[in-house]
Amino acid sequence: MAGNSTRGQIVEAADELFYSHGFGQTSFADIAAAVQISRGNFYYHFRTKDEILDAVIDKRLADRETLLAKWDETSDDVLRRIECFVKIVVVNQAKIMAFGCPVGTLTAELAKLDHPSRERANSIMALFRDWLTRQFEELGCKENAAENALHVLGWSQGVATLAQAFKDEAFVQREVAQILAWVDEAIPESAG
Amino acid sequence: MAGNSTRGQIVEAADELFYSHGFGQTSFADIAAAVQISRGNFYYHFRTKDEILDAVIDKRLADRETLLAKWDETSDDVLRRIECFVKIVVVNQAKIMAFGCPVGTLTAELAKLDHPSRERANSIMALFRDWLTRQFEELGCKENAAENALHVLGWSQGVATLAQAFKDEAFVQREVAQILAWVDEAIPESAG
DNA sequence: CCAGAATTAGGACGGTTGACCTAATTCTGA
DNA sequence: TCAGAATTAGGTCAACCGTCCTAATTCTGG
Repeated sequence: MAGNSTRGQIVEAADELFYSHGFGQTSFADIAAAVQISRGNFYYHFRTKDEILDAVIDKRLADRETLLAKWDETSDDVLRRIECFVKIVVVNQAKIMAFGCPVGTLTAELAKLDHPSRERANSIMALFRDWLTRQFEELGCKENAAENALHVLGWSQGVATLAQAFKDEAFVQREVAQILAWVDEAIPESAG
Repeated sequence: MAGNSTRGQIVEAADELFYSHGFGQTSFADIAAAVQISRGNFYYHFRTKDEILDAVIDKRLADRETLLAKWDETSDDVLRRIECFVKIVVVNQAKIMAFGCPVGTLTAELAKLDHPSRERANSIMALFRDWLTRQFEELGCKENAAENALHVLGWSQGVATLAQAFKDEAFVQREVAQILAWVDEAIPESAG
């Protein structure tokens, strides 16, 4: 499962190709060529394209879980943790401007394909939603923690979509600042 | 160019198929089958897949221009016009929950394909942006009309993305109400 | 050292794709 | 009416797709 194993390399290459070119437009040959292995070797590790997709989704889920867990560990300030999330769109600005959000675009593509793994892909989005919900709960939001989480998540998705369409760095900076300001205002009075 | 001509029927079917299944996953045969014509007839009207895409983009551009022009004509209340735009996501809720926003998802897909018509697809998004900018200017926003336009457009895109992922009607209703409330607050004091 | 498992290489398959062609049919205007 | 243009039908093509197979090679434990 490590990144230097053949299987790991395949999943890593597939992950990037699915992101940069889309799942449907990435062929077995594309991935095999990226890893520089034969198609037969490829077939030994993954018998169908759907199996690769599932492995990629697993990797993306694990990667995001690791990232969120790291934030949970390294910072006991809730606002700072939420800030880390919101700023993903700035940290990964170049890639997002080129290919959009990896989670949002995969979700959209699999929906159009009516793909069996559609729900599994959505669970990455749900991972963010649930993590954000926990942050807002910790922030003191009682009933509307889930609503706030969806708000921030949706807002971020919108920023990513327009970032890709218009490549407007100032827009991204502005919106991120606005989201953070909104989060500040979302702190209940009882907290603070 | 009319909808009942063969060419018009092809473009209409392609428009819907590109939306519901994606451009890359829609084949010549799919479109021909939807219109119930032979592949040869199809080839007479469109020699390449890219030609169909361009025609679909033209149709979408024209459709949106017509829609925006209708709003401009039928209502001289700027707030009401912006409301019409924001509520697209409610009016088309069912389709958006199934396939996302037609404009946003096409933009995202063509970016991944690095398709020549990518910029033309983006111009549909730009059409919305520019129209919204004009509305905010008319609302009295001097310098930040363009920023407000991008804000509302991006917000709507985010709502569409999450609507597709989570199929949460209440979320859509909530966000639309929030956007409208935000627009109200965006009115400069000199106006009102 | 060697047997057997794990891994890799690369050919082959049926099906589909976008693209192209020719022939038949229908429409249109002089 | 009829010649020519416009349109439709359907076959064909090479290339590529995902999938599957067998044979060669490398790794591993006893």
